[in-house]
Amino acid sequence: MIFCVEDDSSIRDLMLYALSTAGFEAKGFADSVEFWSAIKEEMPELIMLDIMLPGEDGISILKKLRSQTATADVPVILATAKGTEYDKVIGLDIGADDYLTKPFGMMEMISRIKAVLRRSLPKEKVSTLNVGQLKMNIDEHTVESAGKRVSLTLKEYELLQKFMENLGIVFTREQLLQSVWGEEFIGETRTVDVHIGTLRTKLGVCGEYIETVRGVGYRMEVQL
Amino acid sequence: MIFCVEDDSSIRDLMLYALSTAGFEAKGFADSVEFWSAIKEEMPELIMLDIMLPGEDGISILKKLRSQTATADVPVILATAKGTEYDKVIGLDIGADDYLTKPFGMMEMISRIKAVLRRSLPKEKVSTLNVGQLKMNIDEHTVESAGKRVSLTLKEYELLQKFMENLGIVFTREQLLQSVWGEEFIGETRTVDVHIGTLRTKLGVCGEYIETVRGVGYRMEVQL
DNA sequence: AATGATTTTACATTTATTTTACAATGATGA
DNA sequence: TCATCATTGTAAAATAAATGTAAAATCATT
Repeated sequence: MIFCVEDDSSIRDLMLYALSTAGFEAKGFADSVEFWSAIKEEMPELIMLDIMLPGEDGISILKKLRSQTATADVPVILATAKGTEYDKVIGLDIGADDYLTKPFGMMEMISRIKAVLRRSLPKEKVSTLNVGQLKMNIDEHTVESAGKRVSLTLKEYELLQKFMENLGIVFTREQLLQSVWGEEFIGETRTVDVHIGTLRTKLGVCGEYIETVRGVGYRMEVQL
Repeated sequence: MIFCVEDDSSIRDLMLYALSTAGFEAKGFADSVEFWSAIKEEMPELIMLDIMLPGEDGISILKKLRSQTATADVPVILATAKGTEYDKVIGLDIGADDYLTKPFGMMEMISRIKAVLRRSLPKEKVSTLNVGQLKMNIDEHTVESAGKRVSLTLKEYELLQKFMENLGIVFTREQLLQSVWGEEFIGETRTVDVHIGTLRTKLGVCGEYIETVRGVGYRMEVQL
């Protein structure tokens, strides 16, 4: 996801269009207010930031981004109509990853974005599982369903992890009890069914990935 | 050490002068032959590469650099008189770290070099951590929560630092004991919980950043 | 010994998990 | 097709487990 902060709506739309054509997801914002409220919801992979903005300007936004550990490493490309060298110096010294002078071509923008992403990619070594719209981050112990954070209990989480790591494989209730709960689980219970139920509910649309295999058990499958 | 490959001797001298003024060591080369023989002797920290050169051109040099493991990671900034967008696209896609269009100012060049070096250098230890309303100054060993100084004991401080340096990551009690208390901690204790408790109290509103992940451990999360 | 930090203990509180009971669904065969 | 039976879904109750925390005990430093 790429965020474009640009007050001129025609330029913004052009950027968003070019980005989507290049296969990126992108969202546009006209000012810092919109931007800050959006970044609370979702952390972008890269930010295209116009320096000249109504209200808080791009330099100020960039400084704030860099001072917070949560956003300190998000790549930022600055854009401005003013082509003075001084602006460039300021921008780059402040911690921008690149700089574009308006008017710039969309091809060049895409290339620079790709270049910046390529540079910052290596540090992305988080252990994460992706299945369709489902995303599980092991380090953070978090789960996202269709872009929205879902809060799961331990058993639900472990059950889901088992399924995501073994896509398409059917597990009997006994196997699930054994691998998630541990060897010594005794007696015949409906425990698994109940947890599958709550999981499906909590995952919303992604809940449908968990299929019931009548007479056998459960399986996770993506229907494209 | 910075290498400048540029056939125009007046520009080259200007660059070398500017670099030395900025505190960099730099060497200049007029063509690829000089350059290749020099790089056998010494690996530069960064290469300023003109695209238009007599003999082998900059694009070709860059491709070779990137194909050799020894030089694949050396940062390269391309420079060219031709300001066409196509050139930029080629250059950045080929793996240049940045791009300068002639004529460029020396200030800007220095800034870009610094920016590229900053990116390629291993992360420097920061002296201050910022997470939402929380501020930790490592040098001063002080913590501010919502603008107010908070006095923490050693364990509380170390615990907090661990969380602030690893935003979003869940740590088990065992991991925390190990990293904050040291390897040889034995037995089952509630020590961590108690310290988390006092931390939360002392941090006030920022205490809410520390989340309990039931059945697993604790995590720090920003709700900006 | 006094002080403050740290750990342990014990219990209250909160939350997760399991069980239960019954409803809903799907398969089977007359 | 329809009755029958096995299987699964799920709300709610019962139980179990994890966490919060005050206070006491221990430890370290001066």
